[in-house]
Formats: sequence, C-alpha cells, structure tokens
Amino acid sequence: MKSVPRAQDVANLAQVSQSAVSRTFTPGASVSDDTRRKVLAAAQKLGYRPNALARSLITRRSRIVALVMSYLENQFYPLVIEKLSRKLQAEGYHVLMFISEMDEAADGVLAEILQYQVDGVVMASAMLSESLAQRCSDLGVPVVQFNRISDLRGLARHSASSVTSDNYAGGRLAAKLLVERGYRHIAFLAGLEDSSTSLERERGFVDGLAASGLSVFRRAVGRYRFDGAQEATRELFAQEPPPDAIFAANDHMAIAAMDVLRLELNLEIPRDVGVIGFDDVPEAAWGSYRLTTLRQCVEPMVDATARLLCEQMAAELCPRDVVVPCELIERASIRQRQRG
Amino acid sequence: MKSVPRAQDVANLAQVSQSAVSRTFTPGASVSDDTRRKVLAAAQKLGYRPNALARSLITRRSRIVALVMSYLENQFYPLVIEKLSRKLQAEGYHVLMFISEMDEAADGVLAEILQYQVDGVVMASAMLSESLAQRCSDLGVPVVQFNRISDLRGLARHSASSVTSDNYAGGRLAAKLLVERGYRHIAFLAGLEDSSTSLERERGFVDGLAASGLSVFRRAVGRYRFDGAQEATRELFAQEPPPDAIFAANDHMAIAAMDVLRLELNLEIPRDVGVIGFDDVPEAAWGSYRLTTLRQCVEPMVDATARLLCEQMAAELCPRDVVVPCELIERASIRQRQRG
DNA sequence: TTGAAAGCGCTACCAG
DNA sequence: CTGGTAGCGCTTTCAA
Repeated sequence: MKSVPRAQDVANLAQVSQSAVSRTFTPGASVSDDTRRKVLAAAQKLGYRPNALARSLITRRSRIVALVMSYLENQFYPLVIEKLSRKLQAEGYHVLMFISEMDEAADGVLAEILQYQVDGVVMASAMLSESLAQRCSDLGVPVVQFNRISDLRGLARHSASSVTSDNYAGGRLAAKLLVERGYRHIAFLAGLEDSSTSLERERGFVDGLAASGLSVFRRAVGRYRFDGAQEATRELFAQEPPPDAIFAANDHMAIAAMDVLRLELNLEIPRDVGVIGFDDVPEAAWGSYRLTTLRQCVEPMVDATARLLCEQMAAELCPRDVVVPCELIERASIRQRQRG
Repeated sequence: MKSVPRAQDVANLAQVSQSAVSRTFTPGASVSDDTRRKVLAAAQKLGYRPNALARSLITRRSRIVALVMSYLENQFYPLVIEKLSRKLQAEGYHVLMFISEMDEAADGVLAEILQYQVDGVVMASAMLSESLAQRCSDLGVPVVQFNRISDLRGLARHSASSVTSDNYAGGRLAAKLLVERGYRHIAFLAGLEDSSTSLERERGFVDGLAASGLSVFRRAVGRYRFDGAQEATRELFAQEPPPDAIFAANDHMAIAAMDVLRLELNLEIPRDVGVIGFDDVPEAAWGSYRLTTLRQCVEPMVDATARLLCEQMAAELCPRDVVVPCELIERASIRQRQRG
C-alpha cells in the first residue's frame, strides 16, 4: 500500500510548479505543450489522478447526482438506473444511490443528499413528498422528478422539473383500444392511490371510456405490488358479472393479474378477458405473457432527464416539464382487430 | 437561492469557536452539553449540515462505496443494489454506481472510481478483469467481488475478498435432484463461459451426475441472456433424442428455456422436460413458471459483503472468501417425488 | 504562459 | 472542555 501521489509530487518530478500540474488537468486552461508533456509523463509514471473531492471543494461542483428510489421490484426502475448511469457517466457525472423506505420522511434522505454536495437530484421514488423537491430547489440544487409530477393541476409554478410519459394519452388509448376490440366491462387496476402516474393513467382511461359512452366497470387497487395486484384481481372477479377486460396501471401488476386470471380463474386471455398494461418491461414480451402495453420509452425519458439536469446545473434555468409520448405495443393479451 | 451556511456561520451565531461546531458534529468528540445545545440550536436555525466533501478531504474517508455492475437485465442484480444500498446506508455509507460495458477495459472504470476516493469497491459485474481488483488493492482500497471469484484454483492469495453462494454444492444438488426424479438425459445451459458462477455450477453438476454414473447429456451456452438462452434451448432440442431435463446456470435463462419448451416445442413441464434454475429471482415464483431453483440468499450475501467491506475499511485485514449456502426451492418445474 | 500564494470547509492537533 | 492554528489536495487569483 503505497501512498497516493498528489499534484505536488508530480510537480516535483516534472520540475514545474504545482499550478502547472493543476492546469494540465483542467480542460481549457493555458499550458504550453512542453509543460503539458512533462506533467503528463510524470503523472503517468506516478499513477497520478486528481482528487475529485478536493477539486469539488473549490469548484463547488461535485459531479455527483443523487438518484432516489424506493423499490426495484418493478423492472422498469432497474432499466432507468442502468441507462441513466450510463448517460450521466458519459457526461462526466456519477450516480449516488439513495434507497428510501416508501413511508420514510423526506427529511432524513434530504439531509444525507445535501451533505454530499450533489449537483442535482433525480427523484424516481413514487413516494417522497413534494417538500423534498422544494427544499432542494431552495438550496439551489436542481431536481428532476422522474416518472412523477408533484402538482397535477399546475396551479403553482413548481420548483422541480419533471419527466413523464404521456400517461393521460396512454390511458385514453388503452380505453379506446379495448372498446374497439369489443370489450365492454372494463376494469381498472390502480397503482398507488396518490401517485401521479396511476392517477393520470386512470384519468385518461376514464375519459377514453366516456368517449365511447362507457364508464369504468369496476376498480381495485394493487399498490404497484405483485401480491397486491393478485389480490385486487380476485376482488375484481368476485362479483357477478365479471369484467371482460383489465387495464392495469403498470405491467408488473398486469402480469400478476394474468397469472390469477389463467391459473386461478381458468379464464382464457384474450378471449374471456383482455389485459393491457403500462411500461413495456422486458417481462411483458416473454412468451408466457405477450402483454399488450403502453411503452414508456426509457431512452428518451432518460435523455430528457439528463438534459434537464445538465441545463439546470450549468445555468440557473427555470424548471421545465417534459412529456414523452407513449408507444402502443400490441401483443397477444387483447383480441385481434376484427377482419372485414 | 441563499448561500449554504458554513461551520463558521454557526460558530458566530452560537458564540463559540468553529472548532466547537466541528466537535458537535463529530461523534465521540468531547463537548459540554451546554456548548452542544447552543451549537445545535444555531445549526438548526441556519439549516447547517457539515460538508461531507471537506470532511473527507481531511479524514481520508469518503464514506462512499463504488458498486460496479454491467447489466441489470437479470433481476437478481437490482435486488442486490437495493439491499446493499440499504445496508450500507444504515452503516453511514453510500453507493456510487458504475455501469461498465461488458467488454470495457477495466482501466477507464478504475480511473473514475479512484478519483472519487471511494472507501471500498464492490464488483458485481461478471466481466471485469482481475487486474482491476488487483490495482485497487495495491492502492489500499478494499475490494469485494460479489457473486464471482477471480481465481478458481486459489493458488495465489488473491487481492480481493469475495462473496459467493455455494455454486458447486448447488450444481451438485441440481444433478442429484433431477436424477432422483427420474430424469436421465440431462442438459446443461451454461451462462458465460468464463464466469466463475457458471463454471462452478457446471462443475458441481458434472460431479453430481457422475455420482449417479451419468454424464451431461448435452450442453449449450446462453451467455446469461434471455435471447441467448432461447437460442441455446432450440439447439439443445435440435437433435434426437432430445434431453428430458435442463439445468440452467440461472433463473433468467431457465425461464427463457421454459417459454421455448412450452410454446415452441409443445413440451409439457415437468412431465416431458424438467427444469432447474439458479438464483430464485422473483419471477421464478410467478404462477406461469413455478420454477424449481437454487436460491442465492441475497440477504446473507449482502450482509457478508457489507461486513467484509467495513472490516477491511476499518483495519488492514486480509481479504477473505465467504461462501453462503444455497437453498433448494422446490416448485413445479420438475416431477414430484415418487410416492410409495 | 508561469509560479507564488490564498483559500474551499472542514478536522485534528495543540496549549491552556 | 475549549479556542487557536495548521493543513487535507486542489483551483484560482495575481504579478511577473
């Protein structure tokens, strides 16, 4: 265990000042080619790497972004971690994970985040309160809410940016499609009652049914959990007459529902019951499910998140809301379009 | 955007020295109750939080642990992120994510990791070379290899600790179980050819079959990918006679195989073909699969990882290897034990 | 372009 | 127990 070399060690070896070493490793600083060469050679020899912490202390930019999530059971979120990390790494940032209990007070997490002097925060946990975002903003730390918004009505100008897919349009489309395929007793399987995603999808869904003169036939709450969704599905089918279709607030719950439908209730999908989900997680494409779903396009969503973050970290830009279109992925969990 | 308060600001307000403020926020430092009260009151009023970066510069401990992964398609890894983050958060550490390309040279990642002065590294990427671990160790940064080991033979004392499940025993048990249930033409679906997990599971499996006078009936490589495993399964069944059982190096591939078996080849599981996986990811329990598998106990594995890391970060302890037992989870993808 | 010097915010070591 | 002082490793003035 040899001690880590400092800039001064490199300077000594290269016979230049420590400042020259610093400049060599600062993009855009003015150093002569000659000096730079000497420094680089010495640095190479010693295995020198600038200490990012010391640098951050001066520049007041840590190049660290906090990512707050609460549970990774839904495969959508791991994909976000992966793609967001890659994206930010490419921009010279790194992701510091904060896993929060679903019911945890925002304050504890906030305190920890702020201690690390993060340059930005991405909140992808469905649960954390608006106050956290508010307080980060007050301190000048940009916040992007991922896949959630804080104020549905948009009355007050909120303090954080947001990136969501067009949940309302997705919900509407789901309704339209199910009606078009001949389903009439259509149930909604809600996620978390107070999550903006579930709420918006339901709003679109209700409006979409209304456009065909229908209303939601039955409704249950799965809380975005597998078990919760299975229980909710049983509820949905406990009374006569049963629904003939389910729109679930996400794929994870839709899949749980399909298992109950087929294995417990002996119903055939899509003949007896049609199912539509939301997200297009990898599992939705698996042969045993072939779930028709509204894809949340992770790539564009993550790109927008990184862009908003970088913009706001660079300048003092106003928070913005980005809405990414959903994409209908039709598979085999609803009846085919009628021919002729 | 008000400026962030520093320790000196708190000291001024509380009418004490800046040192007193520092001590108040240093666990185990000697401060009188009176001083502490004054400081805490002032800190509260200003919303003061110590700057973790400045602290780290002095203490030479960043309380940051790097977590290196390469892909999160296999749901086992998100679980690890979640549990490891929680665990380390509880110990006052935080996880900085590094997503590496599978084929990426270790050097780029290493340089980034070291710049952040992380206190430790967890490598859960199946791909990164041993050299990365070696070099971190040389610099005095403890490394724990998660779910992989570098030197199968253990000839040289390696430079990193490791936490694995008992892959060999698991492989052996899978073989024993399949034979016991009457399967005789048993195929192995390998992960990555050069990953220690796949290799060890296969070794145990081969030995387990040998104990019953059998050998591996056929073998294909799925590279731990869903598509790869589907393709490999088709290969396995392309020749006559077909296998009557598959042991897959992980659940993710086992599930892919089940889809091909049932939906493309019209085979019935477990009657025509038995399937055993490895990991016990949540999907293995889903009603459509009910996969019999060897559980890698994430909780104990993560606990061991955190413990090894903390031990080595605290003292200069030698790297150790921890092997966590697997647990057989029997579901419906192999034939039941014969009665009578 | 370069080197000397002043700190970033904090901890750790003193002497009292 | 307390306050003063040195300095972690670096960036960034400033004068040369």
